[in-house]
Amino acid sequence: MKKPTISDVAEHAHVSKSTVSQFLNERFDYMREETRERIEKSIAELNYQPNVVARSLKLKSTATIGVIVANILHSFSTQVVRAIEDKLNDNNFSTIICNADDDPIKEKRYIETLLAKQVDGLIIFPTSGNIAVYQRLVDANYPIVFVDRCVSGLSVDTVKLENHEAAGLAVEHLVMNGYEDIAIMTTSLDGDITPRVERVDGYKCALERFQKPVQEEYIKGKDRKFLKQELAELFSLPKPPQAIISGNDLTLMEILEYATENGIKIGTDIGLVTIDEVAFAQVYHPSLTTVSQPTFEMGEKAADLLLNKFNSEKSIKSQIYNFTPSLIVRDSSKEVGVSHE
Amino acid sequence: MKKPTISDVAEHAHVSKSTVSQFLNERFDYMREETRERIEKSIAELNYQPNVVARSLKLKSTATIGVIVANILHSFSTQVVRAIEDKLNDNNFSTIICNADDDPIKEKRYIETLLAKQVDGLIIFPTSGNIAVYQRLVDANYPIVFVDRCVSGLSVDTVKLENHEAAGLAVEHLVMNGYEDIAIMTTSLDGDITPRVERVDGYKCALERFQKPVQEEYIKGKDRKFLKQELAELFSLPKPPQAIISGNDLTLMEILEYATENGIKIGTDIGLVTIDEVAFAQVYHPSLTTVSQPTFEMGEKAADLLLNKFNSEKSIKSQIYNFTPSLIVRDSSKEVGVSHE
DNA sequence: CTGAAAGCGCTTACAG
DNA sequence: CTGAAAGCGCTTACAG
Repeated sequence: MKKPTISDVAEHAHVSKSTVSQFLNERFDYMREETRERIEKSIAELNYQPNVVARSLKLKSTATIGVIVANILHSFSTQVVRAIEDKLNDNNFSTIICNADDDPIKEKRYIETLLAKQVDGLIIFPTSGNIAVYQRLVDANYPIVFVDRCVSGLSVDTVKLENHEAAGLAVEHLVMNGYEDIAIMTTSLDGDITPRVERVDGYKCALERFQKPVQEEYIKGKDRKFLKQELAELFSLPKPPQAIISGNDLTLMEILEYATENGIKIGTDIGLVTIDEVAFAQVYHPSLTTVSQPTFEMGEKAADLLLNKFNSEKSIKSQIYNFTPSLIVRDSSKEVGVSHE
Repeated sequence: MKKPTISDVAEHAHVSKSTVSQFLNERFDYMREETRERIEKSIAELNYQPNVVARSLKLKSTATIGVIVANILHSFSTQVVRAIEDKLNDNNFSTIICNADDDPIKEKRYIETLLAKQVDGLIIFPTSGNIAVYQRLVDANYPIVFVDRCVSGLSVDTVKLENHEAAGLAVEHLVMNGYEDIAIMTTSLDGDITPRVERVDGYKCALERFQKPVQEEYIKGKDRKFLKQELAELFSLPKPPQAIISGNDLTLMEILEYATENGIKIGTDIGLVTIDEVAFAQVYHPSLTTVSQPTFEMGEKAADLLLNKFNSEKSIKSQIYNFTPSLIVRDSSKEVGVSHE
């Protein structure tokens, strides 16, 4: 029960392989109606399916692209990946998914495997540990798009949030609602991860804009496992913050857990705005004010940028595409002094 | 700047392609130390990377497998996919991800594309609309594993939750805590989707086990967009339920939204147990009692089953692997009559 | 210990 | 309008 090949079809239809190939590629210009029908019938009878691997080898194009995320379990990544897969599938590309876990060694290995498999392009949520590898791809004019994070000094199209503004929106909203002392908490600031750095930066700028002092003890950026401890420090400060900005969905979970464990009432005892929309924001008590990212548009844009590189001959100058965050006001950041419920 | 091929390496090292190939495949048995070093050096100098597509064509194996989920946005799917990707990557396989959206036409197209791309195997969260396609794969002895859902009459290894028991655990727990009238709500029961059908079935059996009547008006299975209306019906029954079992994470969101909008207090006004662990279960007020699935073990098992098919010659008889759910007791299902907070 | 040759299943420029 | 031939970049059985 061997799979039929193009030769089998050719033999069965009494034509040459070339002619079958013409048929498969819909080049009917010079094909006699009768030949065409015969081939069509043979394909159906033999239940022939072309072998894309052979085709790829000849055409040097696999219609497959690789996506390397840090971890697909983050809802931001899940959503972006879903949007990418949709867009690529619409254009008859397949998507290979890889989780690099912010580990440059793992990321490098994935890149090499994907290149060896001749994927036509790469969409990467980059770690900052493989600049040399990225540079090689850029130099070779290999199609590549970054998402979520930039890598400085590298000319690569990048799709990301306007993080500066995201933090600014949160600060502005809290200030307008009467909060004075505002803290911010993100996951570790060590790796120089763009969104974290930019969000803290945007937080500082916004405070300055409102002529409020930037207090270093209000800025917390540590690995997830240390966040509870950081929160304890925050709340035992001589002057604890009146509000806190959560840098992403992971910090949010830590903050909510800490609050629950310590009987701190969100929205009442402390104001809260979190960056990244979460599924339960609306049904939480109190409902959570969030700054959301247009994840689907971002994924779609990343896929589009890559697809364009396949079509257009010349490489256009690379750009950073900053997407606009939007503030969704709910109850966790109600005006100070206003009674709740 | 063309990519170097095995011929370039051969020429550069003054050996034949065969010898380079031996080197690449680490068959050093008969290779002179000196030859080996020369090849090694040439590869490094030319920065040669083997072309896996060519290799795949010859070896008839791509080291790539396809995963077709309904929708990766469901956290169950995200987690299973993550586990699958990890396991496959450990075994040097790549994972192509596809979202079929419960659409048999889309699913069929994905299967065909993946087969044309010569993936070595398939892991599918099956719709029930492509039995003929599955049957063809089974007949051809093509490696395939189902996840989450079974397809009756088909001999395919399947990894799923013991749904019957999951619903049973929820019922038992509620009954033990004094709840009398227990409803269950899932998404649409039309498509004959295994987990939904089995959960409702398990619910019924458990009620009978406790000698409680099964009341059809307490069983709700509709498309997500109709759930609010179904909830309204439930709560306007002459005798509304005292507790509700949520069939999955989507129904949970609808229930929580409905409760919030209508001032119904979860855990106080109505007991709640939800199947599928959700990230915020612990920090919700009240915290949510859940029945959780061992998602990562399930994904790993699915990958393992597939990998085994590649290694073992003979096809072992196919099996259904039922995974055990676990009840995580929290506050949304506290004993009736016991005061809360 | 190494090389020449055939072949995996396609596509395409060219000839007729 | 169709076919023979070369080639994509590998692997492997076989010969020496």
